Amino acid sequence: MADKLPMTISRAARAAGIGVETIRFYERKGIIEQPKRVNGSGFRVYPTATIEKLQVVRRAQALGFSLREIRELLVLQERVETDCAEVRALAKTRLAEVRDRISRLRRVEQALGELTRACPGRGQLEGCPIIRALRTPLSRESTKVTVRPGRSPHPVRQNGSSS
Amino acid sequence: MADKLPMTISRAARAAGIGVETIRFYERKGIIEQPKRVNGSGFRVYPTATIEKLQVVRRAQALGFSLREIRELLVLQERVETDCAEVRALAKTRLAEVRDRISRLRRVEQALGELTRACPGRGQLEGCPIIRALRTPLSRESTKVTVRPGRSPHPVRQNGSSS
DNA sequence: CTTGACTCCGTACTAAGGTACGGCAATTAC
DNA sequence: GTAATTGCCGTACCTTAGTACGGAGTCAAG
Repeated sequence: MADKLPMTISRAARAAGIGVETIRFYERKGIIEQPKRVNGSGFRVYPTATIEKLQVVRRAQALGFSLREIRELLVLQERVETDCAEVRALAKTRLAEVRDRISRLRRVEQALGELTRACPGRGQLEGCPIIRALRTPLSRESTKVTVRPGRSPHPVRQNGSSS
Repeated sequence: MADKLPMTISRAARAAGIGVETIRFYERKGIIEQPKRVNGSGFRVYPTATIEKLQVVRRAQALGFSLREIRELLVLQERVETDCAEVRALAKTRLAEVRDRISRLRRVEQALGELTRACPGRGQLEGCPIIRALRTPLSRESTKVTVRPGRSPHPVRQNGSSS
């Protein structure tokens, strides 16, 4: 009978869909605990619980949690007396940060979109709105790039900046 | 009359709104050229053109460009024979990446939002949809999290979004 | 002339999340 | 029984965009 092969580090890695080195890294970071070393050889042998944790790490990463947060999450998730509220608080914080990043990216998208739309795609640089934007001081509205409403199909040189 | 003070590194830094060390860093990275060393002392003295480049760096960063891209942009921006198309191509690439990041973040926001909404905010972990999601294998739909049918007031949307 | 601000240089360090290497021991496969 | 795989460990390296440090030289003002 094939004696159930030990859950060594490479099998654990395959089971969790990550790399061997990554598991060692997580151990160093305290994300997962050091497993027992069996076989008298010092080889790590992982219990099912740790494999499950590794999978939780992956899923939590997909939700945007950092390893630091995931470490907390894993602690909460193990403790029986943990209240749902603690977990929810972490998720809400994460959600707020995700939303913040989205809105900042949207502002960038907006500016970049306007500029590329305004750019004729050929011709001299002086007429390029993108280059013009880069040469023009930012207004206090951070990334707001004034493409000037009265858009003209022709190069508008109001900015006679020469280098 | 005050003989125009030399544009030393700290004045350049102030003019561009960045740090002295950052300018040295940009020089090492080839973002800006090494200025002439005047005064017989080895002190850097910057021409106006370099100061303007530093400002371009800041504006381009606000549009999400990486330093690598900015280096290209600065080269293009200096060359007289550069066609608008080259600049536009860079901007479009950047825009595409920004949009990609936004849509991935939106998927995360969606999943996280559903989970926090479904979470009662108190009570045992076993009932917490967030914890349940973390313990449940991801479907091939990446972060789509099944909010367990049966207890929800409304039917679970099996699928709803993009990508 | 002294003080204080500024500048020089190379190198090291930060954050996050890993990845890679080298040399040697243990185990597994054939 | 030998070869190939896997395991161990510490450390170094990767990316990006800087920031910090220490000791020495230089410059401008009072």
